Amino acid sequence: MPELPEVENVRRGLEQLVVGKTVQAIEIRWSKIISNPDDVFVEGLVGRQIIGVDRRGKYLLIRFDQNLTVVSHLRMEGKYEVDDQSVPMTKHTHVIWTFTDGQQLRYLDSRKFGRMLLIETGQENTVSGLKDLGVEPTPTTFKKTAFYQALQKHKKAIKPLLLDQKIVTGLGNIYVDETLWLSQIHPETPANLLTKAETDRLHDEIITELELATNNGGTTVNTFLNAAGHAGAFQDMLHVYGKKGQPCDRCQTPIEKIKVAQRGTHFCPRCQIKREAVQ
DNA sequence: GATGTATCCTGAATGC
DNA sequence: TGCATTCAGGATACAT
Repeated sequence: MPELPEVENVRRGLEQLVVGKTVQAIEIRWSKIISNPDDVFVEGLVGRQIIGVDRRGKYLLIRFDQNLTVVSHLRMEGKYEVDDQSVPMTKHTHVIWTFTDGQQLRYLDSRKFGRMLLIETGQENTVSGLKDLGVEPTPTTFKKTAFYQALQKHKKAIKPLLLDQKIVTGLGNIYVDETLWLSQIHPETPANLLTKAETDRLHDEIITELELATNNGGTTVNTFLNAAGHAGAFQDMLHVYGKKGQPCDRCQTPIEKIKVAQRGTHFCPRCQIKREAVQ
């Protein structure tokens, strides 16, 4: 599933492959992917030139001339491919952008969870999901004290709090499990019970882990590929995600898998001790 | 406002 | 072998 490192790698791929191209036609095969009416999306973009590809959290922002932006979220299985028109269309291709040079940008999504929305550039803060995003997990934007203060306001478990993108953006199920293991914090720990030292360590691990994953091309679990068709290499560096029953890299205790906020959650029962809320 | 849960969707894994 | 069921999960809408 694409998280920040994967989306950043998709962004870099698209930047190389589609910037400068002009849209000649768009075919929408599954309307639910597009949040606008189909005709608004198609008529708004035909004739437009792609001038850049940005990213905010897990959202791709494909910039067009005449002040237009397509906000694209890949959700679980979304991926982009750039192919020549002669390449046969594969299953699960839902949106096809044909450029004036004959190439196509194809959006594939086996679960049809991904979404795209055409907006005016600069209106990003009106888009639900985008407008409430927390800070990017970089040293310049993600600060220890603010992180600690934000966590102190919440009694709910740290894992779903990190997943909801409002405090810090970019983490998904894989990297939440990984950073909590690295920080030796149980995923069900109430956020306001974490000490300053624990949140400082978690803060550092989030920055380090996402940077490391990004530089390794992201994590390939099942089907993620970047726009150039390259698989990530980071899945070989995971410690707990998908490691149920395997020995913990730190203490050799078998990794356990539980459900936290409806999400499969991997942790070491010895390194990550559960703490209950004080009544 | 904060928190919890059902929903979307389909392929893979599992059970019988 | 083949069919039925369960599981996976990001973001959102809705319920409490």
